[in-house]
Amino acid sequence: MDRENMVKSVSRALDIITLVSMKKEGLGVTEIANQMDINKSSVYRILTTMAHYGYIEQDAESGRYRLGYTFLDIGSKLLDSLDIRTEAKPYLLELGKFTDEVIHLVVYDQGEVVYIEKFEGTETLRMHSKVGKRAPMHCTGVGKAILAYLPSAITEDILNRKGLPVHTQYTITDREKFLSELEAVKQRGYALDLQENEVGITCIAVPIFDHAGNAVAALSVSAPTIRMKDERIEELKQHVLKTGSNISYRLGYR
Amino acid sequence: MDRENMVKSVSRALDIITLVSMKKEGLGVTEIANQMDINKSSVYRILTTMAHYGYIEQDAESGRYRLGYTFLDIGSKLLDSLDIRTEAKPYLLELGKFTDEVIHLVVYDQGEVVYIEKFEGTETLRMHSKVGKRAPMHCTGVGKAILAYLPSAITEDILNRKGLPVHTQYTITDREKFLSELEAVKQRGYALDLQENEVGITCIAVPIFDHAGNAVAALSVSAPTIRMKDERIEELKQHVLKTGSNISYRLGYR
DNA sequence: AAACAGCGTTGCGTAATAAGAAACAGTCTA
DNA sequence: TAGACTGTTTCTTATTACGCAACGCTGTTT
Repeated sequence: MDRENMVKSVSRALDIITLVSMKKEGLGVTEIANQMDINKSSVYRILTTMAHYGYIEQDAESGRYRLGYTFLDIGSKLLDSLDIRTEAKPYLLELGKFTDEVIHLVVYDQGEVVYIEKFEGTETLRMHSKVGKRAPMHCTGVGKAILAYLPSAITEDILNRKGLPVHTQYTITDREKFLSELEAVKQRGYALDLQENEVGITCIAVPIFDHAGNAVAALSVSAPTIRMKDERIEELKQHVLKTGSNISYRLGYR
Repeated sequence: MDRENMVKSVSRALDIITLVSMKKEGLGVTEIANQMDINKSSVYRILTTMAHYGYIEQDAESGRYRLGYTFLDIGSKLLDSLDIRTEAKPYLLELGKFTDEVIHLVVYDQGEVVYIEKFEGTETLRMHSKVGKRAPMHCTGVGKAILAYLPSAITEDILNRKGLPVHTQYTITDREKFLSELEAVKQRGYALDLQENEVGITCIAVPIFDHAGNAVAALSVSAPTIRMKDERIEELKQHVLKTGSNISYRLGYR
C-alpha cells in the first residue's frame, strides 16, 4: 500500500499501540521514544490523545502507559457484526476455484447441520436447491467435523436422540466405532466422509470456530469417490484445513 | 483533559473509528467527511493509514470502510494482560461448577462496569459476546457492589453524571433509596440485583479489592429469579463472599 | 446513448500543525 | 545532597497534513 498517502502521526500512533500491546506491564514515554527513534514529546502527545479516548491508559502510580478498555468496546462491536456467511464467501470461492469441486458451508443447529452456502467448481455462486436443507451429522463430513469439537455431553445427547441410522453400507452404525472416529477427527483436525451418506461421494470437511471457540459451522469439499484417491485427499486436506482456519480467524477465533 | 496537547490527526482518526464502529455495514469516505465536517481527502488518508494496520477494512465491492480485525488482536491481548482475570479464573471456575449458574467478572471503568470474564455452567468461554460489553452500575449487582465501596465523592459524581435511569419496574430510581441501598450493601458485604436490570434475572454480587484496598472489580452469580428463592440466596451468598475475598487476597489485599 | 450525479482516489500549493530541542518539575537512588 | 532518571511543558521552525479541485469510475436518469 502507498506509504505516501499515509498520515504520519496516525501511523506513529498505531505503531505505539503495537508496541504497548506487547508489554503487559506497560511502557514509558522515553522507552517508546527510544524504540521508535522519535522525540519524547511527540510520543507524549500521541499517548495523551489516545488516552483521552480510552485506547490507552496511564498507570496512576508508575506513570507507564498500557492498553485501554476502549479496545474491548470496539472489539465487542466488531464481534457483533460478524456473519459467517459473508465472512466465509470469498474463502469458499477461492477454494472452489482451486479444487474445481463442490464446496459446502453448513452451520450447526439442534443436532443437525444446515447448508447455508454452496459453490460449484466452474459455475458462479447462486441459490442452490441444497441451501437451507438439513442433513444428519453422523454420516456427513461436516457433521462429524462439528460433532468432534462439541462438548461431549452435547455429543452424547445428540447420539441418544438421533441414533446412527443407516444411509449406505459404509455408514458407521456402531456407537463405540463412531466415538473413536470422532476422536480420530479431533486428532487430525479434519473429517472424511467415505460414502457414508451417499454412495459414490467422498468429502473432506473441517470445523469452523467462532470467537468463543465453539464449533459453530463446517465446510467441505465433495467429489465423486473415483476422483478422490489417497494422494488427492492428502493434497486437498491441506487447503481445506487452511481455508477453515482462515474463516475461523475472520470470525474472531484466536 | 488538555485539548491543547492532543494531536489533531490522531484525534480525528479515533473519531473516525467511533463513527465507523456505530454502523456495522460500514461507512463511505464522503459520508464520514460530511458527518465530521472535514475534507474528504483528510478522511481518506486517515482511513488508508488505519487500513494499512488492519484497524479498518475496505469492503471490496461497496468500497465502504468497516472495522478491522486488528481490534480483536489487541482486544485479546488486553484481556490476557488483565491480571485480575488470570488470578480470578480458577476461583470463578470453582464457583461456577459448584453453583451451576452463570458467573460474571467485571472491572470498574469510568462510572460503568466492563465484563471481562464469563463462565457458563461447566464450560469456559474464551471470548463470549458479553465480554467487553459495558453496563450501568446502578441496576446491576456487580455495579452496586463496587459503588458501595468507592469513595463517596466518586459515587456522588457518578450518580450526578449518570443518574438512575429506569431499566425495569424494579430499578431503584430514587436517589435517597439508592444511597441507603448502598449502605445496606456495605453492611452485608454483598449486593443483590432483584430484577433491576433485566426482568427474571436475580444476581448475587461481591466486590473485589486490589492491593491498595480499592474496589476495582466485582463478581456475580446470575440465575433465573425462579431458581433464586431466599434459602438458595442464603446458601449461595456464603460461597460468593468467600470467592470474592479469595480473589482479593490473590490481588494482594490484606 | 448521453448526460448526470455519485462515489473513492489523486495531485498540488499553502498554511496550519506536529516535531524537535531544551528546560521544567517531580521521584527515586546512591 | 547530588545525580540520574522519569513524565510534562514551552517555544520555534519547517515539515506535513490539510483543503481545494480535478480525475476516473460506476450506476442511474433522461
